[in-house]
Amino acid sequence: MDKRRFNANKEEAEQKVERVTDKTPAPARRPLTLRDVSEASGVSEMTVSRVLRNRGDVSEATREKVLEAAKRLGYVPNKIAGALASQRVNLVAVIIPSLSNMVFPEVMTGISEVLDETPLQPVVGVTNYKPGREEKVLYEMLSWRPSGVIIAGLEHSDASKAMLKAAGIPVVEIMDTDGEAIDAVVGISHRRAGRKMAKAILKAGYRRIGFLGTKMPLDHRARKRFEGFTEALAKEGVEIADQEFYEGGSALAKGREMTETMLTRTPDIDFLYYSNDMIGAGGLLYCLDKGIDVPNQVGLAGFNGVELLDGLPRQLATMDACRSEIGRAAAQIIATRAEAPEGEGGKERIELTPKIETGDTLKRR
Amino acid sequence: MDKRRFNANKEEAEQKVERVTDKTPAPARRPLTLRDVSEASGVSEMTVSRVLRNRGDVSEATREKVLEAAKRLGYVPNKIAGALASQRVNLVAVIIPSLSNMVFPEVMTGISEVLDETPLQPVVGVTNYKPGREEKVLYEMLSWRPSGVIIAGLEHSDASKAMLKAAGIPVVEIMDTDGEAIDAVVGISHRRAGRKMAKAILKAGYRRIGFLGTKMPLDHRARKRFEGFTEALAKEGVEIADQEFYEGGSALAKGREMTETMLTRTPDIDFLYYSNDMIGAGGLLYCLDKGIDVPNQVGLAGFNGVELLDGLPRQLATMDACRSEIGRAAAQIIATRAEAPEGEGGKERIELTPKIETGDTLKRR
DNA sequence: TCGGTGTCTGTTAGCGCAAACATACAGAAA
DNA sequence: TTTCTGTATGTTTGCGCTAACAGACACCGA
Repeated sequence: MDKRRFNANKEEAEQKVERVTDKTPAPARRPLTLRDVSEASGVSEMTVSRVLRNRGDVSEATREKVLEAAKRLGYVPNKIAGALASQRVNLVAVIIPSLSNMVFPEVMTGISEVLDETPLQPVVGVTNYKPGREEKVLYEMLSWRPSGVIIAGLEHSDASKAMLKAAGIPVVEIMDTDGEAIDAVVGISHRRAGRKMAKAILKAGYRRIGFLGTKMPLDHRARKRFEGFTEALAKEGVEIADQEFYEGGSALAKGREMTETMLTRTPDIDFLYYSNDMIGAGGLLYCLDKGIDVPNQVGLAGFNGVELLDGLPRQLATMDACRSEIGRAAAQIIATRAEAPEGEGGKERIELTPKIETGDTLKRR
Repeated sequence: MDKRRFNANKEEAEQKVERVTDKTPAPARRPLTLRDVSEASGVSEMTVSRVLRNRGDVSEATREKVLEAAKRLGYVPNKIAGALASQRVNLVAVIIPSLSNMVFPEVMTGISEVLDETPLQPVVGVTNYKPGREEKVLYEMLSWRPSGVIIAGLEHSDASKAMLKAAGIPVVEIMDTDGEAIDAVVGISHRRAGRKMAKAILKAGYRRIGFLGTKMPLDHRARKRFEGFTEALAKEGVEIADQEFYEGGSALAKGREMTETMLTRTPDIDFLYYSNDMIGAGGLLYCLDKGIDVPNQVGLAGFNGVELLDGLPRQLATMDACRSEIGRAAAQIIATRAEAPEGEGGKERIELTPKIETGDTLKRR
């Protein structure tokens, strides 16, 4: 009333009336609670709760009465209250760096496949490869008291690690196994993957090898692949002949550009190793455009094994990162531990082995 | 004591001792609560709560004491309890059909950009284009009592619509404006987009036009584009010369296959309209492989304007679907209404206008 | 001196639900 | 008959937090 009067001092008295009548028809309904359903069906709240959760014995007659009332009212249980009362929150926090590069959506698919069979539900948080954001996202997630955390990578800020340890819930670090885990790990060794590819390239007879990738201060997995790669080359007395890094933009286009740059700058290059398939595909398209003989004049390889590659004019050599398997295995660990008697199991470590797919861009011998 | 005694009657007395000592070293810590912080800092729970939420007046000295204690203990507030007590849940449910096709991640980016400036947080649910799953995901989401819902498309089951209406929270349907909205809408008219492309193609002089797309009983937006497309052609007395649909698999590869199929079956085709850029790109690669003169012998066009296209040998003609703008606008509506005095605003309707990007695969005149 | 006016801190109650513990009652067993 | 089952329902309590209100205290001017 008081506020209204205030406004009325101005010029819009009539208009206001309009607006008010305009609002009145709105339902303005207080959100439904168990009590509403209980009253509508003539049983206690507890019985309604039992029916809706399918727990405990309830006679068929009551069950039907309750379900009918719930449906008629359009009641949706309040999980906030339920979770607080039962001390169980069936959420799994999934923290990943990005959704836009094809790899994490596939991990998510694997996770969902497994969790769909359980009462657990994934909730995604995206960090954009920034440790600061990771910390914030993690904090937000943990404040919902999830049943478990699946988080990409082994590198986290001290604060993040502390939170994960203190949370007292299963934590699965995924994608990477090169490093020390907080709890469980599922992934591949990127260092080993880099080495493996290096060996395959050398074995195929290439010697003037260029590397093209992301600027990777924060992409630890790409860095580890690079390290493993150069290390294995060094063991055979080979050094990277040239390298080129990019940031942002369309990966396919960047792959093209970088390839052009490198082949111009170092014309005797005979192999291009790309840190992901997208830029690899760009490079491949560039080479084909220019009439470069792939794989004889120049060989190419990428990383990830993304589905996209199937549609390219040639099959790019790559290495499957086992994305959906990783998702499935991680989800499985969380699901198992969530059911376990408490403090059960622990520190699982699953290292998957990526396989080279030779495709058409790596000479066979 | 009593229970112990019970078990002791059996044979495992000594083992039990072992097990107990085995468990004892485990932290077995009860999750931290406000009370723990309150005791550690010597103030009331309420004061701790005020400090952690930056609300109300607290002296600098107490504030520091509390923050120190909270950090030292590693306390993370329990949002479940907070939300229940305050009746405010700063979550926005975002319900989309898929994450793996480049379009929704970009919408998500737009949403996040806007929500990052607010206390709101997006939570994603994926339906895989299945109405049944949409219903389930929606129910799950609503049971967390979010502050708003952003949901793709205008077609929902009756149950879903009922839930959305009954929820009493802002609902923004995104991507599509061809149909009746529950509350607010942000999107483009796909029917109009189809018509626009048809007109452009006809104007460029093409007449034997093929359509390639997804099997679309459930992809309503693709269907609407198709309808608009054929309708505009019909107006000029042109009929679709051939059509081909796919399901699943690598879109790029499918684009290739379908293009081959169609050009073989109907060799006099002079234009291929693809329902998305990915299959369009596959078609383009196929044509270039076969030495087909693009755009003179055959013209091509896709839909979406995905970044990927930048790296192709030719620029595929396409139409930008305004994905991140849609995300931003939708999030803005939710954010504004979440702050509004209640029942404020409503039924916003934002129709964006996609622009044709002619690229290199549509003759210019 | 007395309130008055802030500033800071504490107390009480309850959000909506589920765990744990009653209670009621029918039928079976003794 | 009584007692013992078990099934079906209800009651009480509290999850961890915040809104709303209620002190306590210092400081000001009259």
